[in-house]
Amino acid sequence: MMVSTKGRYALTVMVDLARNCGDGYVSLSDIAERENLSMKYLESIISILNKGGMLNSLRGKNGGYRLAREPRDYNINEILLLTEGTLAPVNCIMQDGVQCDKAATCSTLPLWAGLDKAIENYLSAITLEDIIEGNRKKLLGDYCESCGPADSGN
Amino acid sequence: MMVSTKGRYALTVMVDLARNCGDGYVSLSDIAERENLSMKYLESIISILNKGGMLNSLRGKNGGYRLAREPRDYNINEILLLTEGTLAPVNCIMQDGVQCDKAATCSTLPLWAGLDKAIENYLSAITLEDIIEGNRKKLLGDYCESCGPADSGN
DNA sequence: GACAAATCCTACTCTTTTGGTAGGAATATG
DNA sequence: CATATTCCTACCAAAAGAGTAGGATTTGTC
Repeated sequence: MMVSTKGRYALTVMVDLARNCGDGYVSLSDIAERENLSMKYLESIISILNKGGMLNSLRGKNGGYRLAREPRDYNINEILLLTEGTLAPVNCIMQDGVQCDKAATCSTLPLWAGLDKAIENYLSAITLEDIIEGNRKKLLGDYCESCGPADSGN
Repeated sequence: MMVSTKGRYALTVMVDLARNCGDGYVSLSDIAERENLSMKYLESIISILNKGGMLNSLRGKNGGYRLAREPRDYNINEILLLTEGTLAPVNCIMQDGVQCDKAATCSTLPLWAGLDKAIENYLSAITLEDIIEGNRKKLLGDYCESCGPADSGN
């Protein structure tokens, strides 16, 4: 599994906030209840998002969190990168440019590099807005069977 | 990390066999030495490949393994799928069609499904032959900076 | 000023996965 | 029959994953 619950729940939280933006600050307990997830666990996850500048927070009564930008201005790659640390499919792809000592002669490395790029490419093209709007064409691309002209709306 | 050493080493073994095909059976100790990997560990990995019908094997002296098909007839997706069990980026994407009970209303599921497809799509299009030939255009696609006309050969 | 509701922070823990190792049985060749 | 090989089962230590626990701090309201 490339993405753990940490990244998955982080995205869930971001989507939840995107849906409820404009209503001031949203408390974590509300999110946890709506999404049916452990509030204590979400706490540690939302803290990463907050420190990473994805959110604004307010302590105390009526406090909570809200998105720092518009939903369309977040791409999924940055959200997952922040929470997961890396999305590299194998650990011989380093995010900071450091390389395995066999890299120069490794014949499988280009495959992993290509896979890494394919993943990044996909995730970078999707925004939070695409998700809340259920933009199936963009999310599922050519693979989406129900994206034809007969489909309703999106 | 989506792909563990198991899948990575499996691919390394397959590439090694592809490079040395035609020379009869190749012993595991030869592969382990060439690739500088633990023979004992490779044993457990090559056993998966063998049982999955990817290889032919011969016991006893002068025995070993060889590819069951031509390098061009293996795609990377099937090799990794066999050794890793699944390549799904999150565990809410089930390979056997079983779904999470929230699937119908989950707004993030299409993203994970799309990512899963993007990965499968990439890996299915690459063959063992592409790797041994170092087909950078196919492996790295549009992201390959050295694939331009100025590049040598491929 | 007390209280309640919220974020913030540190530490702990249980389970599963990963990445192997060890030892020997079965089999084919010379 | 000796040797080189695959095959098979079991074991193990370290790391990662998935949370829990408990409390300190801050802020709005009565």
